Amino acid sequence: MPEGLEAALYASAATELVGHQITSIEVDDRCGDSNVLASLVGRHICGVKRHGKRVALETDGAHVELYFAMTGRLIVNGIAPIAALEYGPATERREWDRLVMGTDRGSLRVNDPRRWARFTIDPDWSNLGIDFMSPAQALGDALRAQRHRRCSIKTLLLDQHVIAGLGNMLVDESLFHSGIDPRRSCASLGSVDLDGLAENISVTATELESRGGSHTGTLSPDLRSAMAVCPLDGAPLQRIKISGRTTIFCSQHQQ
DNA sequence: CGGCATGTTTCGCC
DNA sequence: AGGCGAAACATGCC
Repeated sequence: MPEGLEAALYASAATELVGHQITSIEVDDRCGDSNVLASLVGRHICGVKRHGKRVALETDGAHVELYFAMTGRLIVNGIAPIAALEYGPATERREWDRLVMGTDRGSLRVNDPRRWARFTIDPDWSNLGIDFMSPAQALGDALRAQRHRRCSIKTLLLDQHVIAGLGNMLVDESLFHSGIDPRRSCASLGSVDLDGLAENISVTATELESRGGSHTGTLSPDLRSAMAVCPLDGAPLQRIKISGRTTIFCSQHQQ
């Protein structure tokens, strides 16, 4: 998905439908139970909530989670808050619509070529960690509480049970600005390091949000795909896999 | 054609 | 028991 920043944009766009009555729902059977979702017809959308990468429409009946996986996009009243996802297809086909919801005064659809989107009634978010847009101090608390973990710091940051909403690009970007090697073990980082990292996550999230999304960082998709040099110090950028995810970092200033 | 992609869940192995 | 990495999921693009 869309990382947390993109989910925030989706949630913001969806608020346009608050107060509207749902009149129809069509869903790809692999992405959601059409019989269950049909129970939403006639309900009024009374709010939108987001936690991490998860977005849900609140109604006067059930709540529906819209989960976008890697390539899901939300289109509200024909307008997409994100025109085209990085690493997603350049074009859009209606056959990729996995959910189409009509209301009395507008519509919403989720378009996902890869078909990993999921639509769930009354989702349980209780296992998610604190939201990535929480105050830096709270993020620091969450990280420091996990110092016993044996995994790398990057793996920890990607764990949605610890901090919800951080994705691969935002994690790389935050570690880049923190000067921390993504391979370092959690235990090797002290409280000061973790609080500094938390602060960098906050600043980076705010900065990338204002610039338009997770792909607008210093480690842009172009830099990620090319074997480039570090824009800060000119040292070669490293490209490795951590927990199965492509990881870009500077061989010099990230230690 | 092979490999890779802003992600989560499941499986098997310590 | 619990945590970790790899595989699975499904599809488009370079």
